[in-house]
Amino acid sequence: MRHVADRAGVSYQTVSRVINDADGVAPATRDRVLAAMRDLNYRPSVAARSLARARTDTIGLVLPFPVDVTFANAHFLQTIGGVDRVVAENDYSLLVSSPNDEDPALSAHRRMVRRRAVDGVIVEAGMGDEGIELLVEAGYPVVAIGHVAVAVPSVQPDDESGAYGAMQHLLALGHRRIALIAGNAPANLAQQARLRGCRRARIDAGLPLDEDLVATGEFSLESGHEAAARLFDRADPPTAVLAFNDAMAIGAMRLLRERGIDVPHEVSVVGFDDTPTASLLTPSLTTVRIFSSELGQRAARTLIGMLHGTKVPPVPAVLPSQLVVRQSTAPARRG
Amino acid sequence: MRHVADRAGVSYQTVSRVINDADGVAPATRDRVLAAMRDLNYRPSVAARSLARARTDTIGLVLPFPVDVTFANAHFLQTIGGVDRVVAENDYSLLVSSPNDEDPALSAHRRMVRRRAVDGVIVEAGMGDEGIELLVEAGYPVVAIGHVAVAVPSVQPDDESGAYGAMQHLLALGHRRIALIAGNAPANLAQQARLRGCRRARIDAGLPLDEDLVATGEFSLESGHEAAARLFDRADPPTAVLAFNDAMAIGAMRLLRERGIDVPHEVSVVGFDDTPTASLLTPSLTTVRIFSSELGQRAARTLIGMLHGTKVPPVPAVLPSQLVVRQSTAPARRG
DNA sequence: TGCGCTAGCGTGAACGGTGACATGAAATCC
DNA sequence: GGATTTCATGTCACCGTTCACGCTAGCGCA
Repeated sequence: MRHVADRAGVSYQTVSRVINDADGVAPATRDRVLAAMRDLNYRPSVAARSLARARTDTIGLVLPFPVDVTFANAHFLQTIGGVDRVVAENDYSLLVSSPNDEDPALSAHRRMVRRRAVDGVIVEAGMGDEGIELLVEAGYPVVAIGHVAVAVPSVQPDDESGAYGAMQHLLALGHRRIALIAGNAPANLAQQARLRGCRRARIDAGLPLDEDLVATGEFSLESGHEAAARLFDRADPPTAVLAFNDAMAIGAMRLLRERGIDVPHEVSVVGFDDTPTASLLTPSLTTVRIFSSELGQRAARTLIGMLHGTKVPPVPAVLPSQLVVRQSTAPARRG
Repeated sequence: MRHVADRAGVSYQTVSRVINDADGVAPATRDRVLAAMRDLNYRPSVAARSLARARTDTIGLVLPFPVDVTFANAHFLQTIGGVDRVVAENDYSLLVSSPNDEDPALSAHRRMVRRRAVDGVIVEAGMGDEGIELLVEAGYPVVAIGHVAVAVPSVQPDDESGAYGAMQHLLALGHRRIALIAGNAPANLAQQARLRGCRRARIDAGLPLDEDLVATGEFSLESGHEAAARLFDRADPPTAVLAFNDAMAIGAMRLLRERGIDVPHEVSVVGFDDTPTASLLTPSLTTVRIFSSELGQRAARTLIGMLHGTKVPPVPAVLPSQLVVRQSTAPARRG
């Protein structure tokens, strides 16, 4: 195939030079080569190139869940959107690997390791760190998105102060009985950070965290609905709900509407993530914005930097989060 | 690297045989080789392998929009979920390419073509067929998901009879003034098929299609909301709405709720896609199920079949669609 | 005993590029 | 005007695998 190219032109290795537009090629020959390439509709083979150069210009992306469930989560959606954008800009390709049913925890990582087809890997945290260790052991540069315990560079939102701000906001509005709809994976570090933030805000206000007002869900709208049902079935229901993502907050709002409880005048609701729909609801949702897309972009940029030789210390880069106050929160009623 | 392996064992090409578990290897040697591979923590190089075998065991996926917007659409989400599953099952990798801002129509295809890194490509239809032609010219096996005019194998839902069924259902309930919330790309073939279905149902009932009751949106919840606003601002609002996807139907329902119009007793609403949320709404949404995930699975299986040498004629495989009647439709009021 | 067959393994040549170095011609220098 | 530098191009080895052979030893069989 290369032979064809230089038959059209004159030489051989020169073609390679042209392709990699190295200097030291006369404009005239370059043009001839380019023309020949076009005529023969020649495309270089990545396989051969990556064999010779020992790199693939491809970045792996390991998802925590199958594609359809991962992307059903607005936060992940935005994050990966950010990754995608940066990857494309820098002319890398994106190879995705998602877990299969048999071995949700590790199969995606394993598949990525087995075929040595990527230069580096971006991992969505959240399913334990074993898989990440696997990748690191296999010698891949790895950047994690989210909270990880392993020593790899990572980018993460400031969950703790996000939660702190949200809780503080509710406290400032006079709420005292504040329910949490948290995640159902206590080991999850993001979860822990958020709980820490909530706890700290309450301590700073001189109040303990009301442990039995902590319900859990699995980040879907439905689970938020169910969790809220449990909370509002109680004899002494909360006056405010802080959910650990927007979907669950929306689920809670739906339950409240069904029960005829007014948001925000009877109960305030706060979400987490600031997904696009949050602002479109009625009432629009007060929520903690965590800049998901930026998270992904930053991760991708970091990894690409590493591939270009930049040394990145294995510490998390923390992106600030920010409380967005909208209509779903209001002062607590007297009484 | 291979040298290391056979140093540990005894031979050289035998290692290759072991890796591809070809026969003609004594169990004893095989074990020794495997042990050596493990000891040296050896992983074969995809690059070299694909160079030698002239295939990459990777399937390309060309998305119509950037990752974050593509997957925000529940239909695409499910579809790609199906693709992902089958691809993983068959031990292929998935390389995704999405368009950039400068050249939305073709950049994703081009990028896929340029680097010759995949064995075949799955394309989501909907952004014109030029890109697909590009891929075909470059010699890739291509399977399209959705309606295409190019001569490549494709899988598509039966949009026409889906729409027919939905329209018929509304007509049977006694509705006459039935509004459509269609897409805003008249050239889109899926769109045309659905319109055809609607029109046919009305003709079969002896009624023409009411052209000025056709609003358009861009398949988001908000656009459905806006389209519905236009429809119900009219002096003679419709008694039923048929939206071309669930998101727009939900947007329409939201508008109706805001205006205090009861669904289904005053106005019936029908969606398209049967997304997971459709069944969770109150009232739950009557909608046309199009088996998105199956669509994706089928496409992936078809492509993999082609890669294994199966000849597939360049005709669409049509998956039946099916009307799911739930609570959002009711008989038209008298008068 | 001699022959052919087969199972098991090794050999050499691709696959399609890249990178280091060598070469030759033209341009520059003294 | 010869020596030296510079620019443009060619040569060669190698990246890590697979594939099509070829070789060898052991076995069965006449």
